[in-house]
Amino acid sequence: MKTATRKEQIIKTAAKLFKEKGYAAVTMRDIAKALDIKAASLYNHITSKQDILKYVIISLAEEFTNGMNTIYNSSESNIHKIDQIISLHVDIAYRNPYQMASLNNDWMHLEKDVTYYLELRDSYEDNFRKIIKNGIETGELTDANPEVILFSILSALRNLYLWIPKKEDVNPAELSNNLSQVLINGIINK
Amino acid sequence: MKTATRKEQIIKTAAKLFKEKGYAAVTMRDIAKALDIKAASLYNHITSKQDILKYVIISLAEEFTNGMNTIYNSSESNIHKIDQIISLHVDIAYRNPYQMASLNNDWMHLEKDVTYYLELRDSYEDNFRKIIKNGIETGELTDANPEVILFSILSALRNLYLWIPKKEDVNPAELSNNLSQVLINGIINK
DNA sequence: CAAATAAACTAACAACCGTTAGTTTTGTAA
DNA sequence: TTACAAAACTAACGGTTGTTAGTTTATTTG
Repeated sequence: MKTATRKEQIIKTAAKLFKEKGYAAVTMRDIAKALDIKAASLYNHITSKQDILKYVIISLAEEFTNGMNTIYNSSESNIHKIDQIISLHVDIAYRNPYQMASLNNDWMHLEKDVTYYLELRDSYEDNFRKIIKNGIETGELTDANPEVILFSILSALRNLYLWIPKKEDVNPAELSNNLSQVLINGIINK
Repeated sequence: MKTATRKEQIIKTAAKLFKEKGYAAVTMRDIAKALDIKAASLYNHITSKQDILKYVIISLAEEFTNGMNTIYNSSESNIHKIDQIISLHVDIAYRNPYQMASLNNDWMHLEKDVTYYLELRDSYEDNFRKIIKNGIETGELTDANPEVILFSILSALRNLYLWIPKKEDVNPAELSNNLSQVLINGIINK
């Protein structure tokens, strides 16, 4: 087990604070205080506040896009691909409960990198949309509005970070199964 | 049709900016500039920046809680109650696309009123949870994890504000129907 | 031990923040 | 036209922001 570098500690601490109050409301002095050092000392490890946000968000966004590409290019059924997307989100949210907040709520404060972030997000959503539309065409999925399907599933998955920390006892595999059941099979008892 | 007071214009303009960048990143000078006046002039109409946030969030939160109370206390089936909750969210999100962002993302910046906000939110969620649990007991709903059901539906509904502005052509009733179909019946073609 | 490097510190900066005080302009009613 | 109120303005305040410069302390390496 590699010990965390000081830079990694700073980023993790910052992400925790960003989740609580958002990027703009967290000051460099807040981050420093949480690490029991002075704000100026942070600059021995990072180049700017903006730099911290970039590290928090971009690595996560790339992980989602890479995971989606692998799933999209596999030769499984579309239903199974959706199952795998759910697992991807649960897994990443479990490992990065703080960063997920910034990914969802603070991406617009990425100054130089906001374009790259939006490219990653669009690519991700396009692949998901194609899986859903293909699933409807093959008859695997009901002929509902594909945008409503995409949006409903994606909203639930993107908000997992708000919910996972409350349930320390639930394990990721079980949560993935429960989510698949609800999101794919619905909740009505037929 | 009543013409909007200056205070209402300020709140609406502020909410629009809050949606784009979040409460903390929007300055009084930003709000004033969007209205083509000077920041100091805002104070002829509102008492503080905090006051604006309170007006944006609390009225909406009360509308949700009141709507939920009406639905909860009705004598319809639990499935029908869930349908009505979906319609409630679509209706409010349609009429308040900007304020919804602050309700979701900026409530923690309510200084004096954060406790009241959390009471409203907890009350809302508790009623929703009871409807779901009751639906499972009566056999209307499948015996899935009630927290997963609650969380999945609530996440989709709370994120409607991100999605509605893109779809000017969809009408609220149709969107409610599509959402009910997806969230209640699921997406698999049985 | 000596030298070099990493990582903390103090002090300060220019810019920006929410807000106030006091004044001027604008619109309306008598 | 005069009088009044509403709503804008200018100027400035004390505090906070991200960041830099220069220095000291702690740790690692030869």
